[in-house]
Amino acid sequence: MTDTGQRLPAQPTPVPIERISAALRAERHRAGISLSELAKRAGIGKSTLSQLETGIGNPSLETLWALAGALEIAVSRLVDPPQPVVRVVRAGEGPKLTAEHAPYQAGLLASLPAHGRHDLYHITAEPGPAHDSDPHMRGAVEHVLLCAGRALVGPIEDAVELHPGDYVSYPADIPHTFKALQKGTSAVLVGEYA
Amino acid sequence: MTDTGQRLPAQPTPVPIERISAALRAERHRAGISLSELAKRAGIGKSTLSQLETGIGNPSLETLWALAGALEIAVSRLVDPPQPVVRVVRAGEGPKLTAEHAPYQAGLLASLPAHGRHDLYHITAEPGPAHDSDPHMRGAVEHVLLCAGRALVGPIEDAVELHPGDYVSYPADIPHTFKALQKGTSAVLVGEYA
DNA sequence: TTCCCGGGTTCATTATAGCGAACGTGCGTT
DNA sequence: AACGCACGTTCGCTATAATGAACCCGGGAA
Repeated sequence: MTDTGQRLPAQPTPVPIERISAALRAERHRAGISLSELAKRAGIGKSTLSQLETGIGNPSLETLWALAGALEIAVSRLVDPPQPVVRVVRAGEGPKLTAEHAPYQAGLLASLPAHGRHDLYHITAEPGPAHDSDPHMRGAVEHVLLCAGRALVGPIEDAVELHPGDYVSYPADIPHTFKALQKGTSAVLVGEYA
Repeated sequence: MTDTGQRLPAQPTPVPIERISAALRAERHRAGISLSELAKRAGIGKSTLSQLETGIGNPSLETLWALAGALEIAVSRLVDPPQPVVRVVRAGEGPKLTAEHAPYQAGLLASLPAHGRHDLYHITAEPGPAHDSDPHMRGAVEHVLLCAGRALVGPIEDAVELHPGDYVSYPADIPHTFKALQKGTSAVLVGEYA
């Protein structure tokens, strides 16, 4: 149980086309448009798209570019692997990098995918009504590391209680919450958006 | 429009090949290998690579995949756009998003570029010798938010003293340091690597 | 000087991605 | 029923991506 996200990809996927195929179908259905429609918007032949979605062929960069553009997503979303799920690393757990000559310890919590926006927030909250967020865009993931206090964080149905130093990541494209349980609660939030 | 808010810059680059061309050259030089060598490792003709690097052609997915693999980087590093100063936001400063019905406050510290790897670390350190880091790859930027304690953080020549809640970002492609000034110092570090 | 080797580019050939047209299928309409 | 139509697949044809070999260039070594 290392980190999420892909490490340097030696050869994790033998057949790149299969990813494209899956990603393409998924994204098209998400956009709610027909194969023909997408092909038209992207300015490519629908036969081409049909083959790509059935997993045969070897699309060119321009084709990928056109499709990503028409789907209004980044190209990397088509070629890079997906990731989500709620993951907790308790304070003190997880892989560590310890310095030799200094009392310094770094724990790798996550390796964020090389696409999409990443916003870095500092949260301060006090006990009281929870702060619920509506779903963000599809594929959004949030990472929270609690600095002080105590809080209930995560998908509403599946929130986790964090203590100082605890870390959680969860899909943010479903309703989620941040509820402080102690005075002076503060946290760092990294939002990873499509 | 499909999802809430999501705005993807249509196509800042009309010619995708140009990005590949630049990225390819840059990554190859970074790896310190010759064109012929890279072609051999990737299992593609060196003529192909030559043309791609000079900005002509329209590489297929398999070609890109092979090249990314040989360079030991993610494909998105080749297709997504490039870009990257010490900046401090003191605790309580900076833009705020306050919730209406909850004692919750989120301060946006940074909006990370949509490319490159982003690693999220939790740092714990004790007073003593500083933890100096050698330069990372060109364009690397690190963001640090201090959770507890006190620390001196940033480029060695230009480090900043942080108190709990303070934030700093700085180029990490030059020597930099993290020196705890109090017991129980902890921080969150987001590394942004080209 | 000459020779040789590794760097990169250019050339002619082949494999195939991408294309429009034609085709089968299912659903709604008259 | 017959028709229209939109979705998706299959079928030649053409453009071109990818290839190895041939080629040029500069730096050592002899």
